[in-house]
Parts: sequence; structure tokens; C-alpha cells
Amino acid sequence: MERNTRQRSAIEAVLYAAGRPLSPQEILEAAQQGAPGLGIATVYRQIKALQDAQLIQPVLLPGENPRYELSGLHHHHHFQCRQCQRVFDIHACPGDLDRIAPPGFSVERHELTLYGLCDECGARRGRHKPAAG
Amino acid sequence: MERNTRQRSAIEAVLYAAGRPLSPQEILEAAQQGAPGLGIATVYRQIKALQDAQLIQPVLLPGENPRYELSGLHHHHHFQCRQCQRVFDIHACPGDLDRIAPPGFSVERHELTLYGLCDECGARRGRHKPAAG
DNA sequence: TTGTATGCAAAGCGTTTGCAGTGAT
DNA sequence: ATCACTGCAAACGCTTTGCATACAA
Repeated sequence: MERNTRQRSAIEAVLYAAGRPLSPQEILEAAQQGAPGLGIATVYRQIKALQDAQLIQPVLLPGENPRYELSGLHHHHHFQCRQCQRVFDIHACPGDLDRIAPPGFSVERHELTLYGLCDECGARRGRHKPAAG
Repeated sequence: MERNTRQRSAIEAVLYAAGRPLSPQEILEAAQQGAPGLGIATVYRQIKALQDAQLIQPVLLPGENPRYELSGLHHHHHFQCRQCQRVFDIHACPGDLDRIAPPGFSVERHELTLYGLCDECGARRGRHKPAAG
């Protein structure tokens, strides 16, 4: 993270603006609008650099390739919409999960993912269009 | 699933005996003892066949490649040991997770993974040997 | 004997890396 | 002018697939 290139700025901007975890491919496509010709290798290299700099963190969901979001968010979980496949942050936690482990097992950390319909997809099903319609 | 081959029997036996989710590589190595020369492609093909037959189901943990376990187990979660990396079933559930989703989001399903030390690795650290020592 | 199942090797997909050229400093 | 950063393409690890052969039926 030494030189301030057009590509790097575009990638950072995309991650800051997203508000939800993005896949490398999503980052690529969004950042190409601010940095035409941007290649996927650069996206991966910047992801690695931003992780090393503690600016972003991976979001690993079961059976999914990694996504990335800003770090420094307090402890939270994720929700994946079964319709649009997008992932959202859940700023709440059931807590006290240690008790469900068998005797002899010590729990240090947990990951929770919820699945269902996001607000947009839920509305789109209830009626025929999202909120705008 | 039509012919009863030596390879298929070995793979099935391994999955039935495991008692915990196994990776394709773990299945390969264990099954090779009952079916010398067994190849990884056959393992993947049998995994697919056994899934189609509803006999096994994938266990997808965040950031991990798929493992497989017998299906028909009641709703449960998983624990991964940070020491030996093995995955164990947790036959309990915090339940009532729907309430932590934001308004407009409907929760249909959830995945929970606990991380820490399994009983063996915990004991090995506390003293110097596992239970046997 | 027939044709599914197998082993090998090549192909696919997401990610990483080598390399020569680009461009920020 | 330097040399880190970039894009391209090859390499990688895991998984899938094509193909000729082996073997259950």
C-alpha cells in the first residue's frame, strides 16, 4: 500500500460504498466503472493488501466463496437472501452459545448465518414489484 | 447406484463408521484401505450418487471445503476444533434466531458453527497427553 | 456378453503468481 | 528515472468430466 493508483482508489471506493459484503467479482465489476481495464488479479491483490492493512475483513459463508467488507464493525452475523443471493449484516447476536457444546469442548468463537428472503425480495413476492412499484 | 462394487462398499462403510463429517480426501484415504487403488474421481462420483440417493448430505462450514455425513440426522450444528481442524456434530440448537433479523427480512433457516478446542485437544493442552495418557 | 463403474488425465472454476510493461512519485 | 503497480497468462488446489478399460450382472 504505497502508491495511490486509480485502480486502488476505485476498489476502495466500491468497498466503502457497498454497505454489505462483496465478492471479488462484484468488486471487479463495480470498480471497473471507475477504473476501466481493471483486471481481476489486481482486485485480488488489493483485497490482500487491504486485509493486511486491517481495512477490510473476509466474510466466509457456508458453501460460498469469500466476500469482503469493511473491518472495525462490531461483532455481527450475516443473512443471505435465497432469492437474490446477496448477503447482509445482522447487527445482533443470540449470545451464550457456549452451553450447547458437549462436555470437554470449549467454545471460543461462533459463526451464524441466517437464510430467507430479504426485505426487497419479500416485498416483490407479496405484491408484484418492490417498494418503488 | 446400480452395481455393488468394491469401491462403493468401501466408501459407504467409511461414511457409516465415521460419526463425523469427512472431506473427500479423508474418505479417499480411509476407503483405500478397503479398496486399494481407489481414485479420487470415484470418491467424488460416489459422493454425488449418495447425495442423490439421500443417504448423505454436505456439511458446509465457513471458508472450508465441503465435508459429508449421513443424512437423516435431526437438526444439528457443527463444532470445528482450531487445533486438529476436525468437525463434530452438536446435537443442540439455540433456537428462536428469527428475532435478530431486521424488519422485512424473513428467516427460514440458519447455520451455526462453533469454534474452539475439542475434548481431545483441550485435554492434550491441559496436561500433556489425551485421556489415554 | 453387456454396459455401468473405475482410474487416469485433461478440463473447469476461483484464486495466486511470474513477468514484462505502465505510470505514480 | 525508479520501481511499485498493473494486466495478462500460466499455475494452483479442489472438483468435474471424457475416455478407454475393468468387472458386476
